[in-house]
Amino acid sequence: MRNVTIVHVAERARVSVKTVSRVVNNEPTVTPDLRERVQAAIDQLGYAPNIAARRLGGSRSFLIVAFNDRKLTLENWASDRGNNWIDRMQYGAMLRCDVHGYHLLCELIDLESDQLARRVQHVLSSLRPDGVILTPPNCEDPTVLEALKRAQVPFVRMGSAAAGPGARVRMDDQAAALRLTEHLVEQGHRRIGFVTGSARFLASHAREDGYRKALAAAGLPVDESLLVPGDFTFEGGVAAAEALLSRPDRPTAILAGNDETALAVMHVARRLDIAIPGDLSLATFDDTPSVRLSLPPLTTVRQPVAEMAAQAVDLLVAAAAKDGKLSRADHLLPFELALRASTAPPP
Amino acid sequence: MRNVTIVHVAERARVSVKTVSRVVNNEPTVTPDLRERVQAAIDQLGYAPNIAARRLGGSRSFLIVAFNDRKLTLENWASDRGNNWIDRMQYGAMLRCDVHGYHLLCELIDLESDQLARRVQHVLSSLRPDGVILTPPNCEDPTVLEALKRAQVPFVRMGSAAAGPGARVRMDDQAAALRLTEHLVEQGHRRIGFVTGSARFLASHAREDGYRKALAAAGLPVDESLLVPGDFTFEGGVAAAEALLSRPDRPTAILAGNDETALAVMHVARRLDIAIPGDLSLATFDDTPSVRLSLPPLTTVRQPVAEMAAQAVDLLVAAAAKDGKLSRADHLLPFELALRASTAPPP
DNA sequence: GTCAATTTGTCCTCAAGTGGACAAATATAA
DNA sequence: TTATATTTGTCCACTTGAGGACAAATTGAC
Repeated sequence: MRNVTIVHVAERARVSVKTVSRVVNNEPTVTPDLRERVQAAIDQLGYAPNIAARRLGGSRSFLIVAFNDRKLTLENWASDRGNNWIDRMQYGAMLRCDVHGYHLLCELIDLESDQLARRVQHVLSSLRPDGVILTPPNCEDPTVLEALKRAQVPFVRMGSAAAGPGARVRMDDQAAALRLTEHLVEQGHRRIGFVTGSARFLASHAREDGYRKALAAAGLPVDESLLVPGDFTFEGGVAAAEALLSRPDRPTAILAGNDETALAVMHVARRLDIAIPGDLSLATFDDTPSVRLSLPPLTTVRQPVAEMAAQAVDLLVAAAAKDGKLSRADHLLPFELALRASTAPPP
Repeated sequence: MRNVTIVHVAERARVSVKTVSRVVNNEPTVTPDLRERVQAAIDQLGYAPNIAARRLGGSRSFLIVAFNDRKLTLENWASDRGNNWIDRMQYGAMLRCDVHGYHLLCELIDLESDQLARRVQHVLSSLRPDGVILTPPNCEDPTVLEALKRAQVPFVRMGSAAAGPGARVRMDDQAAALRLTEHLVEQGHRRIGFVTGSARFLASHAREDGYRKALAAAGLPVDESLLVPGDFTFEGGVAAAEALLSRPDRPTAILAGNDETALAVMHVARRLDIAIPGDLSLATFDDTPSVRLSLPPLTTVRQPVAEMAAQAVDLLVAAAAKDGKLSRADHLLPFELALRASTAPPP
């Protein structure tokens, strides 16, 4: 492939390079007539502006970075959560990047590394992205936030319940937990266990708040012993479920901190010969494929992860197109309650 | 952050810009003494070469693109396989990219779009990556392969059983299926069903070959009616499992085309009150988290996806560092048999 | 037809490096 | 000491576009 540059397009459309640039960058002062001629030349030649050159000369890089928190060795892979949260995030982000002519770069960071700040700074100064998307738990990490602030890169924190720098895009975790708990209460449950999420994730606390609020609103007391800490892993869920389900006055319903935890609860329930939803109702958060396909399918709150990521990209692109400044807004996206067979009135 | 450029490093280390460049690019003709001084300056200033400038001036872009085949709309998300194959691929690739100072760009393509060739070409000419990683099923797509060839970008096809252009990194699917079938035969199974994978994936055919070979080696006839087509989806798996398990002379063991299919088989077995492994043994491919955590955990072949991706990156980086040419080699990585509770002697 | 407004072109600088030719400085060997 | 090899520096061209200043051409209004 011989390189097709802006000059070739200009020659073909018999206009100046400047005009082609104006068309490519959507500047308003081009007549539809010319614009069309230029576009035709672009299409015919299959021209795409060289992103490196655009970055170097202009003020934008057309790159957005998403940091993923993982250990930086292959061995640690197995311990990584097999969730598809990140996957969904990437998907939503890529879709919008594509629309805007942007590209998504996924970069690994290890929050526990002592090189963390250096790593973030290195990535930013090497790539000079127009924006960064942070996902839990790195959207709460002070080192990361500080590094981003110093680099003056606009960033969006996805799914973070905490106020702080940068824009936020999230669902209302508290409201979601509240709705889910309400649903269980409506079905007649009075003893509702809650395997909380990892304390590292602020969403866990918000969900717990929603749970408490719903009980309070229904005039039900909160039995603290029914709140068992989980950590978003299967193993943690198993331990928590065992604690809840082996007691004589076991709950008639359990709210799991996330899908992984819910699967663990199912696992333990099956072992203990506790039928779902016959003996125990189960509800959870996230709506990953596995809980749609489990037996029975689980009642969950669908977190609009891809949509959140899409909006994050929109915000960053808009900021880059303007002055590179991103307002500190908090964007709440609606969640969806998926009522499935795992919740039913208590026995 | 004021931009730290190569000039600043040069001043600080009191050497020429050229020397800094030599150090950064690991050219051999620099004395350890100087190299160290320059490195110190780099560290102190937190300098990272601007990737856009490097790309523009030099012959490398330090970018590797991974194409993901998905529909380009948010709505289609749900139908996307929730597998973590892509996730694992990305992880392995990112790890190695990091080591080499490279960056991984994930780009969406839609194999069914009539804009496919244009899309691929656009991405390539805009980013000018040093290499491309193709995963199934796009590593067999003639349009994609043609576009890559025309762009003269080195690429690695991961997990493809088909010979063809570009380098290949994969596991031996046929051998894996053979070992798995052997295992079942050793346990005493004679009637072994096989829910084949999607015909779009060549690995499916290789696995079928392995299955046949193992039976032949054991002197067992192949009952063609025990080979039921699946398509790697849960729904397809359910249909196939129903066909296999509802017949009076149902198999005593089933080999599932992938984990998703295996979960579907479990689902149907449970509904039909067929105990695993008591009444039915079940083995599968991929070893995703869900089959490790299922009840019982499933016997699988662990595909070294992350390792394959890591090697793909190594190959591409090496090619870029040399002359940008990638040999057409076929790299086979060892798989791992995970024998778990889902396989046992027949009743 | 003149004036004003808008569109298009010209021309130049700049981004931050690479890469090559070759000279200068330094080290090593004979 | 001289000749030779190696390291380091100098200098310049080159990459591909953005962006700004300003002139030229075109269009529209009156």
